[in-house]
Amino acid sequence: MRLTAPTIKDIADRASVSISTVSRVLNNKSVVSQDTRQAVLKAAESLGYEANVFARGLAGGKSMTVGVVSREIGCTFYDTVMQGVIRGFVGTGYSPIFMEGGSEEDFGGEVVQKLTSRRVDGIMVLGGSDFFPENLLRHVPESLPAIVIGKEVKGWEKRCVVADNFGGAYQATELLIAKGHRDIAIIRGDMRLQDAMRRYDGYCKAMADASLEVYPDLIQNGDFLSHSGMMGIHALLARGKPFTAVMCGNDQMAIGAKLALQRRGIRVPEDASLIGFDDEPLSAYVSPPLTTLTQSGVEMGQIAAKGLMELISTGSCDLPVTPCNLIERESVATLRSH
Amino acid sequence: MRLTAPTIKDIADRASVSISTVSRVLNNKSVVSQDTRQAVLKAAESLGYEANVFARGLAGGKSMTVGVVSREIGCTFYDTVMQGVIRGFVGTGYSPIFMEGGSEEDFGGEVVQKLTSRRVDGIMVLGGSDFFPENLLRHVPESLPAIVIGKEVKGWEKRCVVADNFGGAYQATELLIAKGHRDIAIIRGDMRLQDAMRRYDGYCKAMADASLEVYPDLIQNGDFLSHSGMMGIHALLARGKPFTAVMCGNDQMAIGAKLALQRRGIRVPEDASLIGFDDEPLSAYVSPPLTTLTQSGVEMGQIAAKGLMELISTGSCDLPVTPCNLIERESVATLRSH
DNA sequence: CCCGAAGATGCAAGCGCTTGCAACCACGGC
DNA sequence: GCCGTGGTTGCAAGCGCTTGCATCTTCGGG
Repeated sequence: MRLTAPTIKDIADRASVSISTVSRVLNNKSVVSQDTRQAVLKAAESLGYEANVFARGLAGGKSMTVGVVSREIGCTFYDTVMQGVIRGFVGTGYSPIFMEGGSEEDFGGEVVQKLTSRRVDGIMVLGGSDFFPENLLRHVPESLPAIVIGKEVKGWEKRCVVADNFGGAYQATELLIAKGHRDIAIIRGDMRLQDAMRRYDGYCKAMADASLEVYPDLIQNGDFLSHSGMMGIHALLARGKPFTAVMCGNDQMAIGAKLALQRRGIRVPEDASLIGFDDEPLSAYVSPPLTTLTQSGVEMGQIAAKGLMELISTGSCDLPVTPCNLIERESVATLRSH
Repeated sequence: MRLTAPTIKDIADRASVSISTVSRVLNNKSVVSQDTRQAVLKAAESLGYEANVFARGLAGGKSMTVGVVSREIGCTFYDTVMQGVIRGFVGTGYSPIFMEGGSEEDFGGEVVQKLTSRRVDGIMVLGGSDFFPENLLRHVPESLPAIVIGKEVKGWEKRCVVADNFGGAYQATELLIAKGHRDIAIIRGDMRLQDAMRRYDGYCKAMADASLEVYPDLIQNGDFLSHSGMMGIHALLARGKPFTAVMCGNDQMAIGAKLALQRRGIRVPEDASLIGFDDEPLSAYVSPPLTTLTQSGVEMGQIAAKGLMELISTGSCDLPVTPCNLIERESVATLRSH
């Protein structure tokens, strides 16, 4: 192994051409005769040449890196999104660099600055809290392509990848209704997050379409964590308004809710049906296995990666809404008329 | 906002010094008089200067990026490690870039090449399968600092960060024994992974120390996924050898096991105690809440980040073994003598 | 047979920063 | 008053690559 990596100079020498020519064939820029091209390629190959990203970045202005910033690192769903993002960039020449989103006070300025100092070619923002993407986005220069995952941001239409939360929740509610449920409680996720809002909207719409009333007493707020699912059940029960099913903003809350119900001697699904959202790995193995909706984080991540590259190269892109699919397991039962 | 970011040239002009001097104060290299230093710093500040990583990398050879490669992206535990890694680099000037580990055939050569072409200053390998870290490590040049998380690799002592899997499993087994259990089954994780082996060893040692026999019929192999926990119970039951407790290689399998037990009408913990490993977010909310061991991925990630930076700058480092702590919840019961 | 056009290729100027070396300055000792 | 010394600072040569422009061929039409 040589001490220093081969450079285009080495290739140029080996192929007896100038470095400009080498650069041209390596970048497919301008026209180069077939013969020269082959010679250069062969020389590069035989030397095991790998372009120096820095030199390229310095000279050409493109860094072939994109910044991915998330505030929810450690959240199961966004972790799978990250996984998708990483996959989406494999083999493309682009490398993602990850950063944790700025604090609430900082408004993301620092993060963006860090990223721009690294001359990223694009930015991807994960997470849909009520202020995060917007605040951060405010700092990204007009010229820097950016995409957000997890929220539809006003003014960034076509540059957001989101799941069909509304449709998913609608389906879930519909299922419950079809099984005979009428008094369907809901433990909502953190309503500052768009996902939570959309899911709630889907629930309301499905109820309305079935001419069912949405009782305020059956609406409970949570924060997407298991604990709030547990507390949600206690709160719901305390109000005295009976229900036969509860929809939860996500699986974590559903599992918390399940524990609370079972602790109170309420059987799932015999006495109360339960439905979640996200299809976490463990959800299939709790007892009873949880009926839920998939939201493919991996897929969203990959879509976003492709989209960002398209945005970088062509200046525009259009992102599909990713569907949510119902997974029926055993936490929902048909309501027997009493 | 200016069209192009300020450079050290701008600072030099503003502070009326040469660019070399600016570079020196910015890098704390060599001696610069207090006055000049202040002037430069002030100028840099007022311009909102951010060093161009490429130019720096090109000229100085340091990229201030480290490569993090993992084969288990999407695995809950390693995701938390990644989170820790990201945190560990915040504010240090280093940025991690993530890559998915090579396939089995590739042996990691491609990944390492990609990383070296990006001139990373160091490499971090996550994951402890039986061949992955070694194969990949084989490709990293002597000169490139590297650290592995999740496995003690021979020849890389002091450069591995691992949890005390042995001790954790020992504690867990000890707990079971203290509660009166004698016939303790174990569903092991994928034995090609060191974690699984160490945990099994801890179990054996604890049994031996209590003069308890380890019955082959009570040993079952799994693969760390929930499904194998479920199947493990079926296999164990099929053998006919009675047991009153089962230790699982991780929480996922424990939860799969729980489902299988409950399906067979075996109550947890009344009829069989259960213990997991990892303390996943949902483990506290399944019913009954799972007794398990924490293994702080975040902490391990941060330790690794600090360690790698130390290795880069000083050429050596020593990494502590991170402890595993027992979390007692409700899946373990005291055995009543019958 | 000459000239212009088009096709190939080389030249050289950076991109922004680091760093070895030289230059410069002030100061104290001889 | 001269020179050595140590502390400061500037010069300029790259780091490896891209790219506008100049140069040089080669050809075909007039």
